[in-house]
Amino acid sequence: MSERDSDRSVSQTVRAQLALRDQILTGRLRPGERISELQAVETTGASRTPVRMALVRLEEEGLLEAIPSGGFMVKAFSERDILDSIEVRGTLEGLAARFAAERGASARSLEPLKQAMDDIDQLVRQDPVSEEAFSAYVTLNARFHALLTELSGSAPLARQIDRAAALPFASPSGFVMAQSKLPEAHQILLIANDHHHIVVDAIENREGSRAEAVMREHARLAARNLRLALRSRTHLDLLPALRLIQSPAI
Amino acid sequence: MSERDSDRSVSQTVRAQLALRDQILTGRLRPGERISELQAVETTGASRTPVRMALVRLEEEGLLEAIPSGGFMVKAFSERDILDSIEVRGTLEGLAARFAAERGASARSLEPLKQAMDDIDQLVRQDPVSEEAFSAYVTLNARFHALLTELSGSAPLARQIDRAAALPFASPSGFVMAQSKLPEAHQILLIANDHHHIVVDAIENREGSRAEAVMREHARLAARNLRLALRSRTHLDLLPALRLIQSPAI
DNA sequence: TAGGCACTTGTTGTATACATAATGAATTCA
DNA sequence: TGAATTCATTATGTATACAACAAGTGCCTA
Repeated sequence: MSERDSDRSVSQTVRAQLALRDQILTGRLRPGERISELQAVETTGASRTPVRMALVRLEEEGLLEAIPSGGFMVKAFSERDILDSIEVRGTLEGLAARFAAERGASARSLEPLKQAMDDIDQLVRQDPVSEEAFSAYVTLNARFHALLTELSGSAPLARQIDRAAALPFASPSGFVMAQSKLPEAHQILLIANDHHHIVVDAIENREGSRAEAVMREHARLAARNLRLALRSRTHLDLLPALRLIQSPAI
Repeated sequence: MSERDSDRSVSQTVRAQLALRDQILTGRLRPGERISELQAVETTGASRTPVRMALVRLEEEGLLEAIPSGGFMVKAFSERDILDSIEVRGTLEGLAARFAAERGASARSLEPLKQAMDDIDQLVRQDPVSEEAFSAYVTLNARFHALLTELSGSAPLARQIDRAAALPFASPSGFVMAQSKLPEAHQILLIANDHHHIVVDAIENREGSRAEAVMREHARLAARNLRLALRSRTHLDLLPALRLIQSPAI
């Protein structure tokens, strides 16, 4: 019925949700802008019912805000909001690291984590790092964090972390690339990699408090990276990136 | 159209959400049970569209789980899940206390918090405490925690706390009452009240780390209370209470 | 000319109809 | 008698029609 009816296996609701999230994160829908259901119907190809379901999901996800008189608008985040989100994520990931350490992650279950860590090792050793290396880092870093969350062995915690997910390197569109031009960003990656090593070491040695403290400090690197970005680009350009940073589960 | 069309100011979606949440929390819908949309239509009085919206919201809230083949079922929680949820909440509230301390909550903004604390003081001083006092404690304690969250001055954090809200004393139906028979429960309340005092003192003195540490320990009282309940009642009886503890934003 | 009122238009909230997929039962065959 | 297959029933996913409401516009009046 619509221009793109590829992948019939995915429900209309999910497709609408993905499409709308994409529009928000790329900045096509701007913060504070009201979302018209009919317009969303046109751009997503789904009908009003699945579009409304997607809107509800995106609201619960935190990307949209309900308007009292009805409908939804794109949520706007301040710089403080983003920094707080990073702190929250760090706190929760710290707890995940503690759980992994205290509940005795087995040597075998630690293997994938160490593998991701080693892969990151290879990347950051380049000097200067290539754009491709940065891009690969984004993927590997996400995997490292996802594995750590899994190692916590706690479904409720994992759920909260997904909700809080403020992935500083998750942007697919230029945010990280812009950073790659700054040598400071490379330094941050080196430090981040070092943190990874310490956390894994702490987990192996069952040092829960140490693992937690390092993970919390680790997240603050994202805040540093953000401030770096804010200094080097205009605020307006960054808005989509800010939402990317806040966006969960991308 | 239906038997109860009271309060027309509330939307059908919200009413369906409240009705379904009530059915889940009171145990009328049991964990693992599939929720039939048509049945929900009958019991809530709303039509399928608002019912479906409510189901989606409840899933995002964490009370329901999507079934791969379609539809939703009531989520089942293990004792470990509940304990982890309590730990997560404590961790986030610890961060809230830290924020309140470090960001300099004014003396004036602390007033409502201290008022709630003083009110709790009055209650726990009774010996033995009455059932009514316990009930009042539930309300006041919820207010104290809500005010503390507000004092953090962080919307993203407040959002996460609402999601994680595992209110050990939030049960309206018997959970706390059963505990009131145990003198141990009164002791826990006395300790909890002491924690409140320490947290407020730490915030006033700008001791962020101290405020955070005490709040985290404070949440563990809920875990103690839960274990107490698990020892004194059968597991089956407790299932609704367990879900109550997990349930957010009641 | 300015303000208010009424109307029109477009929006969202709700209900229902239709299509498709899953589940269960009954019947048939081995 | 047991198992498998087919058919019927019922569930959910989707689309659309209807109703109520809000907002914006234009006209009329003071």
